[in-house]
Amino acid sequence: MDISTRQLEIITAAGKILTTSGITGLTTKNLAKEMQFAESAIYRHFQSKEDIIIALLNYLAQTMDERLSNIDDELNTEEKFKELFQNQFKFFKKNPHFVVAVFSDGLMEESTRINETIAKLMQVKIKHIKPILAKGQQKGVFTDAISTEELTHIVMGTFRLLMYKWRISNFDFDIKKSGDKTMIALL
Amino acid sequence: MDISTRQLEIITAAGKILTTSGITGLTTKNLAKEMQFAESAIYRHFQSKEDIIIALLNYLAQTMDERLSNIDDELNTEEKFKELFQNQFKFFKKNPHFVVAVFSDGLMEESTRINETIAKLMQVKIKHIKPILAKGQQKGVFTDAISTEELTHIVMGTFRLLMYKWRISNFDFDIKKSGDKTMIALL
DNA sequence: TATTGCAGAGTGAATATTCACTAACTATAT
DNA sequence: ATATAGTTAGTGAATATTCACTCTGCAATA
Repeated sequence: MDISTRQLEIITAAGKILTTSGITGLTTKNLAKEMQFAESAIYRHFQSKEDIIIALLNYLAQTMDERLSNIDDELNTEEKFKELFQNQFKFFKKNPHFVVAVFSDGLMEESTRINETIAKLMQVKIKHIKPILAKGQQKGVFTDAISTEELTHIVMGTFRLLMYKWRISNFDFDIKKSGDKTMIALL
Repeated sequence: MDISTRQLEIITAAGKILTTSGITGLTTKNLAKEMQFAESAIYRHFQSKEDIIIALLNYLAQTMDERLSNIDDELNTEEKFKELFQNQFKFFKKNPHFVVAVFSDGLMEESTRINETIAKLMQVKIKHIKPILAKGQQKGVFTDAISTEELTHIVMGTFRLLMYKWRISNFDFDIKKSGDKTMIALL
């Protein structure tokens, strides 16, 4: 499951291409150009293009899991909620090429392996968000007029759309600032 | 801006392919197979593949605008809100091939024309939703603790994610029922 | 009425280009 | 000397698009 420096560089380049030109832009040729070496060199580091996409998604799932697991357990619900999203925004601000993680729908292909990996990534996100919201509902921070599922749905939908807008605006606004504002609105 | 019967058939077929196999599945070959005629016949009706995608998005923007403009102006805010979304759900239930409209993120190509058309489609949606929410805030149906922009954002994000889930579940649940539930949760 | 001609909508084959991927060679660093 | 990481120069398959041609129905005309 571990990844070499060069492999990380390649999946970063792949993420960059994906966020700017979508799945149709992610060709071995473009990838090689981005890496500034020949197409064939890619295959020194990965067996296939599919493997690159899967490595990209796995890397995102792994780092996200690590990052979100590090949130201080002592914090109260509201603080945790803020911390979780600020953490995400900070990460994406620093690594805009990986915005693809949020809207990885575009990758939807016939490849079963890719779809499974996307599902796993989704699960990691839910794993971290849902318990926080559930506790928040218990403590009265959020309405319990609706189920935790509905609430998770609303929160994630809002987050995704924000990221989408950020991307189509060419990362033109400050995602951390905007994100904070949206999160406070949600609260 | 008007479209022939055959052109409508073709963009419907394109939508069908897009929702089932994504942008990579949308090839002239697949399109021809879906239409049950030769690849070359496509070019009797459109100048290029790009033109087909743009026609598809334009058609959606146009019909959506018409549909949503027809909402009875006499209704109160809450009813209008419900009516607007039920209208959308009904349309997509009837024409699932066009779900692509909602999550058109996947289309992100290098093509400036396509990106512009997507932006236009987005604007049409906002044009209809925002005034309803603004009035709702005035009348106390929604919180005015947050700006109308934020509220619009949350509502649209929630809606989009629902559509996305519907699609990846292979249109397995009743979008009208689920949509109604989500809407009431939002209210 | 029969003939002509023409436009719309199709065909299969051919085009150039792009795709993912491979084989064989080469420089360099340990 | 050998492993590593790059190169150049290919491969066959798929892609979007164009080609010359055909069929069909209809309207003008002789």
